[in-house]
Amino acid sequence: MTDIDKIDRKILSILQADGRIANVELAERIGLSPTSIGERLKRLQRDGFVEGYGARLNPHRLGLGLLVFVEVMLDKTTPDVFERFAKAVQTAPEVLECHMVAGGFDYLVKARVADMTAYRRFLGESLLALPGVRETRTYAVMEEVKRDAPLPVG
Amino acid sequence: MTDIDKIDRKILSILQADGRIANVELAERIGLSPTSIGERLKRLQRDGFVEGYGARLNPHRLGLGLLVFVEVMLDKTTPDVFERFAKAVQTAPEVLECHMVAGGFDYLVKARVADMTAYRRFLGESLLALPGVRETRTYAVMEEVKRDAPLPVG
DNA sequence: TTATTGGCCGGATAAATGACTGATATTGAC
DNA sequence: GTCAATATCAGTCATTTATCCGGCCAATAA
Repeated sequence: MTDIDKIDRKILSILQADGRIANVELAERIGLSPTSIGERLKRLQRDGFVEGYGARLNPHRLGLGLLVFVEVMLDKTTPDVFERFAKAVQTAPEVLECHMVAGGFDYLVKARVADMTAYRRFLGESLLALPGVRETRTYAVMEEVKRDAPLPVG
Repeated sequence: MTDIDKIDRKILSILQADGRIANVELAERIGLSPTSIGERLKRLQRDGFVEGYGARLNPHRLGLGLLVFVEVMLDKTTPDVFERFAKAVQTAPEVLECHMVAGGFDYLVKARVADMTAYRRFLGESLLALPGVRETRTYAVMEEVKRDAPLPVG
């Protein structure tokens, strides 16, 4: 149920890189029969190791050339600021990730927008418009050194 | 070559959520024939909108329970510190993302490890071992509010 | 008008898939 | 060593899928 062997890890590793690989090819790359691989993959999906499959899109090609990270500090006066902020973040399409962190600020937001103009609009109309947001610090990404790396399963 | 219409965006949107969807189902969800969808998708891949497909894995299930962000400041004394750091980051499996940012520090690193013990090892043996690393600030994620959101293609 | 281009469609073929079967290791407990 | 449980394998078969091909239609340009 929760244990996973070397072959499973290999399956996951290959599937991370190519989620659309055919079962037969996956099988012969690993050196087992397609039946076994199919059963293993089914189990991996049932047990929650594989949550789904998705296409990797090129953000720049889609006009989302600017990646920004925003540190957000909240007013801890009202008790439900955290919930309300978390909820609002879910609906904002620009926000790709949002994490509550321990340290100097409360939330770290990762967002993608077209350019600086779009970012200023997003900041003003989405982030700062939220109640309880006391302060934000923006870091614009100049160069994406490493992006979308696979999880280390091996 | 570079233009993209509403149907294309719909294709990309669906494929982001389910990268393994069959062409026929994709076609009937959109309302076109499988042939057309196939041709469009082929074009989208050829023109670089779709870079690939991948399985979405559950990091917690794989024993990677701790997500951390690390702000890294470099010594700008040697001219090639940036290149060397960027290169080293590529080979570190714990590092999922690394971005050069404008602002108070130089690099923002996103990494996944098993726990705090593993993180301390990673910090000491990987990050701080790199020449030119002057200072780091670590932010451990307490709660992942939003994770792996799709790019806003619509 | 005529030709051309691009997008869409439907048919046909070859491949892959999923679901089953039964046989054969391999493993671990007793 | 024996036994049961598990995993793998090969094989079959119906179904689904991807892809190629030719033809259709509308918009555009000559």
